[in-house]
Amino acid sequence: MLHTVFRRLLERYGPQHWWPGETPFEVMVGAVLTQNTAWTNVERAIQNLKANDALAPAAIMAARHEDLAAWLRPSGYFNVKAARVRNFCAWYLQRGGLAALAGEPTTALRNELLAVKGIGPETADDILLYAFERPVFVIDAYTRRLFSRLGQVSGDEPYEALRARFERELRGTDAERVTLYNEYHALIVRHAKESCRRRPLCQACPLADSCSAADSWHQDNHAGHGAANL
DNA sequence: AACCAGGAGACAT
DNA sequence: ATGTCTCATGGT
Repeated sequence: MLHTVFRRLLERYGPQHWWPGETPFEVMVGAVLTQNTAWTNVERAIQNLKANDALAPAAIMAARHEDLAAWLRPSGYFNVKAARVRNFCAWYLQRGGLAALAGEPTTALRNELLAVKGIGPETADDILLYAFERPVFVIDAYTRRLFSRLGQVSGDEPYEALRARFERELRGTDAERVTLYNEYHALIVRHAKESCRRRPLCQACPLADSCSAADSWHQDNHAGHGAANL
């Protein structure tokens, strides 16, 4: 079932080649800045960091809070995020940077990330998947909404419960899972932006293309008006 | 002009 | 364990 949805999304939208970011560190900072925030706003904040030669852990640690907050301003919650980005950089530098962390097992690395104040489960998994290339499935609001509307989940399960289910059902070698989870999450976000709220018709949903009697899970959920925005 | 956007922490219950 | 509040900008 999860494989089927993935195939349909990939068929419709094509590869998304995520994460939008040139370096692993840019990906990590972006993961924090995009918390409950539109990506277009995050881009401005990252441009501000670049323009001030501050898109580097040492530079962020050296900056005054007021300056950092001013650079992050377009991404919203700038006071909170200035502190969170700094917390992350402090950990990142103390742990010796990317090369040193690359040898750490995924579970240990995940626990360390979660111990940083301001990095919750989704941000940690964004970083693990898209910066460290670890086989971790990212659960976000879009994922909950989509699969809730497809009748696969209630939507209010704990984060870890959903992640466990996706990772259990989507198996393979580590390398295969990294590639699959990367593309899958990106496609879910793409689909949410593409089809939600703008196309009330179920025909516009790529997940409706193959609606058939065999897909009872899918047909049932396109029958009601509640399935309008997939 | 309300509502939303690729969450997380603090705090009360 | 599970709710509620706060943080804040920019686009629709």
